[in-house]
Amino acid sequence: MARSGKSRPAKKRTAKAAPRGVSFGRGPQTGKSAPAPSAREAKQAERREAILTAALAEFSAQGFTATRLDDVARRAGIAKGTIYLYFRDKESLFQELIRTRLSPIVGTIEALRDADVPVRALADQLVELFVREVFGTQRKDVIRLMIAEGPRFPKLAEFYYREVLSRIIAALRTLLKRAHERGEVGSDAVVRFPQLIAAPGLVAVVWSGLFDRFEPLDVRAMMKAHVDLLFTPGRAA
Amino acid sequence: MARSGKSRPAKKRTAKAAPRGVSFGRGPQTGKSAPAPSAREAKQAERREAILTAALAEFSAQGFTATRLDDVARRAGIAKGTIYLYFRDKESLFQELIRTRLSPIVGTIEALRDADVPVRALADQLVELFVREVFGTQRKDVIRLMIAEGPRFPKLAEFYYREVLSRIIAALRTLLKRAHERGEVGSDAVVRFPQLIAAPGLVAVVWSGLFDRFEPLDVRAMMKAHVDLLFTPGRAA
Amino acid sequence: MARSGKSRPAKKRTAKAAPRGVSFGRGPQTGKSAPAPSAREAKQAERREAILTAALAEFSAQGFTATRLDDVARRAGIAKGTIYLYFRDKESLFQELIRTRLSPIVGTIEALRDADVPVRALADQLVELFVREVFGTQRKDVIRLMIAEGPRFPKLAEFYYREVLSRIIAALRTLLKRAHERGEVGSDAVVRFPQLIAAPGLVAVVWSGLFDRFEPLDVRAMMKAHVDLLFTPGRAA
Amino acid sequence: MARSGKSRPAKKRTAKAAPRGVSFGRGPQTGKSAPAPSAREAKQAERREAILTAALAEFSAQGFTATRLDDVARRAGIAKGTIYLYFRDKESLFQELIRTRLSPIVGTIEALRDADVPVRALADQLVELFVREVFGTQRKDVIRLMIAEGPRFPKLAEFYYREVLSRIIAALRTLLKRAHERGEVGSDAVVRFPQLIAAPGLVAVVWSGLFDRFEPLDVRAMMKAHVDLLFTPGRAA
DNA sequence: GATGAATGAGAATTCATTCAT
DNA sequence: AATGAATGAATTCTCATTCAT
Repeated sequence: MARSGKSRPAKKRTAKAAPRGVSFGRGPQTGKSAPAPSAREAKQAERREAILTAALAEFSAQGFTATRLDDVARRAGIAKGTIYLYFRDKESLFQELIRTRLSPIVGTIEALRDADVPVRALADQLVELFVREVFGTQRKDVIRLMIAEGPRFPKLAEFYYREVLSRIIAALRTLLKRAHERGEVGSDAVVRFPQLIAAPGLVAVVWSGLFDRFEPLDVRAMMKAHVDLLFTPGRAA
Repeated sequence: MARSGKSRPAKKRTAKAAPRGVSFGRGPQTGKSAPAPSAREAKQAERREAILTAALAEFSAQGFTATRLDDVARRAGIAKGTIYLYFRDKESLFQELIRTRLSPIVGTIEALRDADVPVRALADQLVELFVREVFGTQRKDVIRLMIAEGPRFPKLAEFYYREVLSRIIAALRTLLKRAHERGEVGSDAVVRFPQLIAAPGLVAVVWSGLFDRFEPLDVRAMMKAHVDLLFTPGRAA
Repeated sequence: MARSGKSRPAKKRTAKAAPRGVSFGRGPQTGKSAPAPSAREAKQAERREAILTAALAEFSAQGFTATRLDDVARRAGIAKGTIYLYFRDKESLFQELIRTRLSPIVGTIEALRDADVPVRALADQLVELFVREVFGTQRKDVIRLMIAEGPRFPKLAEFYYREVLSRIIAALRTLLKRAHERGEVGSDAVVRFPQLIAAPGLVAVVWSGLFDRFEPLDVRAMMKAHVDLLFTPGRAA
Repeated sequence: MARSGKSRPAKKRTAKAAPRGVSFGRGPQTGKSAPAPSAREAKQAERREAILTAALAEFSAQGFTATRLDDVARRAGIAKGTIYLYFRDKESLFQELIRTRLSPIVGTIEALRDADVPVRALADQLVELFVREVFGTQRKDVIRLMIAEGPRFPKLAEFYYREVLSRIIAALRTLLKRAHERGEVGSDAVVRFPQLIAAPGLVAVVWSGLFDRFEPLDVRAMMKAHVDLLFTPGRAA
């Protein structure tokens, strides 16, 4: 099959001015009486959302380049051309997808950081949070997408690092440092490498995408086991 | 052919299955001294290898679909058509790439399993093995490719699971069970989820591909720290 | 995919079977007055027709394999891709071409069969029909195409035999049998081999395609002469 | 499928000097003792013949453009490159094929012309000749090839007309004129259109290639019936 | 705003032809 | 001479993007 070169991130064709976010409010309209603007707004937001959801499904299954906007449109129940009313081009759609689907989680984690409870309890909450809000949702697919397409979208990787990862890591580090100082964790390993906290989550995401049909993985149990390891207060020698 | 070989209704191409070794010798040759078959053979193997290496670089940077065989050819220093003398099509090239690059590591790990040394020492060796033989090489890229493209190549994911992952996991489980029985590991967590051993490796691969330029990661140190965590015999209470 | 549609492992294209008529009407439309569906429909039919006509010209001049769809498109005054909106692929285009161009003639011949006039008069009409409706039109080229490409499109040859030839032959046989019984033809040769009636037509088609520039052939005269031969009531001995 | 443009008759690539006929005799050879030149000559002629035969089979089945020289070579039991030692290029091979396979028949027909026997007897001989020497042999395929590819090889059509057809027609005309003058044929139709004699032969060739599997045709019987028609001296009134 | 037909650049794949061995 | 690996032009088919309706 011939894959159109249009999907290669480098070359642009025209890049006319086009909506980034939805451009609500459009000044004086045609002669028709203004039809309840907020209704229209709502409909637009809904449609935009439908496109993003459809896009995630397709991108996640096919990858960026192999995804056809035709399929996205069909899945979203709209015409192909309509996508271009909401997104400048395929790449914009992709990037906004990643952006809108990832950011929300950060706030939650930063909130956890500031709670003053035993870290072990927090860790358990983190596991639940991950299982419920990431692993059990489309976010899992976004992460896999990020891994798959990151190298070709450095800007996106940067955005992801800056807006998501670095903040999560910073929050974790703060949290873990406190825990270590309080003696709640027996080693400074996780303070130096907070990534280790996330490692099983990564395993879960990757495994679920690739190998679950061969050998199902009890993600929650695995993550709990890992937390146990990290926070083991040590056995009596 | 698309094409597609569509325009040639009658016959299917023979598709002589991309020669692996070359079948020399075709009955009585000319009077000349035997034309050093191994020389030609070597050249072919070399060329095949060059294509695979170039392909890995491109696939790894662009993903399967976005990679142009033209670029692979250019990088390998050959003509576009030559690729087709060695591989049936783009997908075959991709699959053989994964296959040939991944399998070799398995043997090594299974060998480790049978060594009768303290598990802790083995773990350290595993870390070194990973850093040297995977993280420091193209294999790292193969793993990322596998993650990125796996969902679209179920056969490949299956092959990878069957030939690589399941065997590694089985070997680890044997190893860790022994260790647990000997009291070398304080929890059965890693026995139940040997994946946890590999988790930091996965983090390393993903991180290096996406975020290293923002925040370098000392992979060896991270993995050692993780091993420390897993094998900590417990602090004195 | 050419495509081979090889690089997209998962899904098969839907291949919406090259719209013949167009399915208009998609639920409640905008407030505008119904957008003259027949206008769009007509335009589509026209375009489809233009492609077929251009294709016949090219296929007829170059043969199936040597014809470039690019040339067909150029001749039809459309873009290359547009062909694929109307026909699945090159082969479909070719087959539909043959189909649509050949069938119409059959009805006419079957109508002749049922007329109750002297066979000799019918034969004359047949000659006129052939000269006017076949030899003087694109159908001549379709026949030549059929001869040239038939061996490589057995399905098409079968269709042609079933839908066209066998029916014409059956009609002729009925006709000729009646004539023979009435003593209008002196020999049962043409009853046993109705193909003989068509033979000069075949000569005409082939000759016109290959040798007319060297030695023009008066096709009507030749066919009339042949009819004379067949229906000669015999000379008085 | 992508069909190479090299096969389009128009554009040439390089056209270096190359053998047209087989170039026997090659002056002083290498140091080796001359190995019985006529033996080599024979081997060469044999090989050339093998290529032509293989080429006819392929061209006849696939048509000129769709035939791959690879297949011709395989069928002839030689390497692809070897073809170029005997023929300048694909087109030369095709043209020589037509030439060498058609010419021989002409002499035979011209010989018939000069025989002084009743035309009716000659006609019967002609039928036998056709059935045996054309219809029963590869020549049948050559004729179909000529019909199929003629429009794209005007030179070849001209050659065929000049060397074959026009001579056959002239011979027939002479013959038939004599017959008509002697009262052996009742009408001057075949004198004016000697093509009519050949018409059933054409039918036979085309039918056998396309429709024989649906409805076998007794070619000899058909041709005899046709001859009967042409030479019927008339029924007693 | 929405639509979806049309466009045309682009990529996979094929194969005639060359040429080193 | 013979071979068959290598080449790269040419062709089919796809799909992001535009635009008339």
